[in-house]
Amino acid sequence: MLEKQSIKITELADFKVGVDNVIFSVDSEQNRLLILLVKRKEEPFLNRWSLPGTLVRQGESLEGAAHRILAEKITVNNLYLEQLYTFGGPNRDPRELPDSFNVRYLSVSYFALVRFEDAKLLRNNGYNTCWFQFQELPSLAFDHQQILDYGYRRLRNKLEYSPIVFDVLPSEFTLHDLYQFYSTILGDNFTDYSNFRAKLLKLGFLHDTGMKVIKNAGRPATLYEFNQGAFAPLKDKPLLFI
Amino acid sequence: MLEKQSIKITELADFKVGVDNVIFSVDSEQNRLLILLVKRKEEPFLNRWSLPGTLVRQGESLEGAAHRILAEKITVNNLYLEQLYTFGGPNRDPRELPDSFNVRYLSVSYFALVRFEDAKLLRNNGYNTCWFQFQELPSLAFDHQQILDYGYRRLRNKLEYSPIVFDVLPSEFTLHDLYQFYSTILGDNFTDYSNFRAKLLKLGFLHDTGMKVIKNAGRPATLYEFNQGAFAPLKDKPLLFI
DNA sequence: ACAAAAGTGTTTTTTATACACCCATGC
DNA sequence: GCATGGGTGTATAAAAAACACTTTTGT
Repeated sequence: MLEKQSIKITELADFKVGVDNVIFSVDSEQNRLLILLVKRKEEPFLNRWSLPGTLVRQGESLEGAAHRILAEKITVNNLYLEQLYTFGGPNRDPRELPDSFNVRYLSVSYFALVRFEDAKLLRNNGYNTCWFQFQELPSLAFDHQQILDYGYRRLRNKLEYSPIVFDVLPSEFTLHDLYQFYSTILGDNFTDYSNFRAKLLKLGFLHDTGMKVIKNAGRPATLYEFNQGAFAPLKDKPLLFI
Repeated sequence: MLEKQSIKITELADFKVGVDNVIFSVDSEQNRLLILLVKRKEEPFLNRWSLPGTLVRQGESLEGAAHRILAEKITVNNLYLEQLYTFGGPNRDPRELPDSFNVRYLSVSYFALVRFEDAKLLRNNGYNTCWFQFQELPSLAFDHQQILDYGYRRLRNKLEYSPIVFDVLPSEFTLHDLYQFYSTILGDNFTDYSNFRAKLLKLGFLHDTGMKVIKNAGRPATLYEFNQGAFAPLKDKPLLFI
């Protein structure tokens, strides 16, 4: 950012900055990993499904814009949000080409994980918004499939070495809830319940609330909660959850 | 990026996009981790040291801009370059405020690792450019310290699970060269040479060239080369180098 | 012969993986 | 008492960590 003087201002590109969100959620009832998509209502890619996105407004931060789209599409309460990657080659967006006074569109992508039970679709906003199962996605607009792939990789990694699950699970949960969450996202070829359990309990940040919960049949399950304090000292350790 | 119609264009922020590079290098002679900084020649932060940066020009990709700055400051031959993070809150850059017609400055940061022997400083470009030892950095302009911290974390992580060393080491190297490179960046509390050696050789992508190299004294060291082909199948495995 | 640099081997501890088994509840 | 879901333990294999030792060179 030093060449302000030495370069004629007209040689610099002018940008509009968009934010595109890869929004994941886990439906624990049905054991499905879900992605939120919206159907485009204009060209280009009219009627194609795309990641929820918006252009950044004056005075608005990037993360602010990311949060705004979320709040337009779903009720947001418990979530994890983090920046993914910035896609910004020239000509990645067809709108750049003819009529647009050389304005370029840059996309800063964000990745979100939201609690499914709290994330009700808001259908009154004029958009066709829908949860899609990760395994059954339609073809997406722009380079959104690429962004989504990137987001999925990040989701898996984060899950393995960060406690983001606890931002999205209810504050009390059983170890089976936790296990199911992980296996929904990571698929099979994942450690078995017994070893998962042993590992997590040994880490020492799950606090036994003493409460039990009962399903239709079977032995009552212990409810645990995430102990932020006990986790803090481990924060920067290269710790694996799975 | 959907609200183009429903929002008056004037409400959208206009951006100039800057690229700031965290450029690392390892001086193997002196066992030092180095960062490339440039001294600012204008306000704000006149005379403060800062990360090498530039504004993105028309028709130029982000990575293209990142590469351009590198090539302005040093001779670039062997390097690893990847995007770091995009910093873009309003008011992070003091230039946004008074005279600038509401133009915002967004910074897309890149992280580079370059081969020290090939990265000669170009002093004829009017900038005061200098390698600083990572442990002895001056106070930096803008939010560049934050970007640098972020870059260092990425460097350590990349080193542990990606073969980026081999982009920067000579094509033939001894295992001690490799070990020294790692310990310069990761510091002490790092595995000992014997275990490092055993682990890397077992991975099977280091090819013994049969050549030996001799220092002033001591037993001649075997020269190895990185075997891209043997590494390929391991690419997506969660493999640890250290 | 000995210092310096490179390379090898062994032991111990810790984690990972794969199972087999026991416990508490409702019907 | 048995099906269902929850929880515990053990045996084996593999990786990580610590450290002692040998080999090959120059002087």
